[in-house]
Amino acid sequence: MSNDAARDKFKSYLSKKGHRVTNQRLAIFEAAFARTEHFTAEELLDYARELDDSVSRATVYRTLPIMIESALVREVDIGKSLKYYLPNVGNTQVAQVICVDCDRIFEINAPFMEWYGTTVSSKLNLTPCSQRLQVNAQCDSFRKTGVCKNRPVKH
Amino acid sequence: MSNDAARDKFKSYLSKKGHRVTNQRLAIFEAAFARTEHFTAEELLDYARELDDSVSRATVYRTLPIMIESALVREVDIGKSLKYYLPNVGNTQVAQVICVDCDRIFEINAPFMEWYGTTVSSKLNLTPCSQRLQVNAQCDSFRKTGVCKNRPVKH
DNA sequence: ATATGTGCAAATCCTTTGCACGTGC
DNA sequence: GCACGTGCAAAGGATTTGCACATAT
Repeated sequence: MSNDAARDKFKSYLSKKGHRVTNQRLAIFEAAFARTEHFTAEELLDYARELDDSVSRATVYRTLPIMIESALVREVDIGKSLKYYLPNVGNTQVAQVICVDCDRIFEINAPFMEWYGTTVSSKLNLTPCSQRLQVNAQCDSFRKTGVCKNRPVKH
Repeated sequence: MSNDAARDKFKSYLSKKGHRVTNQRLAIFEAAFARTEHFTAEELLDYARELDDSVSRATVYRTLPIMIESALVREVDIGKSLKYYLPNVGNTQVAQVICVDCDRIFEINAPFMEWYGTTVSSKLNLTPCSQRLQVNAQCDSFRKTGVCKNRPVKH
């Protein structure tokens, strides 16, 4: 989905839900969709403020759920205190692989997941709505040297 | 593993790590191992206080990581603000199925998970250390009536 | 015109921490 | 005895919310 198409979808979704199309919401949307890596709410605030310095933290937190509901953004919880977000390019069959040293998140295709969720849920007479596979892993450099080359300077 | 064996393991682990065997730690251990369902830190505090009313919240939060390190307790993060815990009966090949309405957590066997983790990590040249499969699902009663029979009264 | 949205700062939630006192080894 | 553990209350970080003002429809 192109960014233009995504923006249209966002605007339609807002209207459909009786929400207004505000400059702040658009700036937050643009900021999110300019990203190719995972970002936090705080980072999104910074990015959005570069486009519109009137954007506040509160509005970022209020807009994120809307973008998630509309499936334009995906929330990725890796069990840390804060959550990560990513523009959703349509692929829900994904697993996250997280480097235990640098916290870098890799998204990879996991087409078997849907089948598995169904198998597992049917044992309990449940119907799956979503599923997530999270793999914590070490990269080679970390195994050999104890340091991950991707590790940020501060932590 | 019997509770007696687990208690012995806990005591040995404490000693081995140069930690002391205190009444509070033992009470927290007993409280955790009396449980068959998932519990939160706050619930564990309540349970432990029934055994030893000198137990404080701080000590619960300081003891949980020790029990997790020693693999006596498993931490289960389902993407809510708080974390859940469960006495570990030795099975690490488990997935969590969570009812989206009542937040009840079911643990089910997932013998394929290790293979998944390896498959997925090898694409990135990484070595998996741990993995987690989470399935969000609806129970039949929720699908039909919009209410899950397990749903707690307050939410 | 008015129902929604907004920024700000305070509040909330869960968890962690500093400190003076208590206690297992 | 003394290092380690403890309870308390205060601090912490991420997120949510109440309120008066602003603005999209």
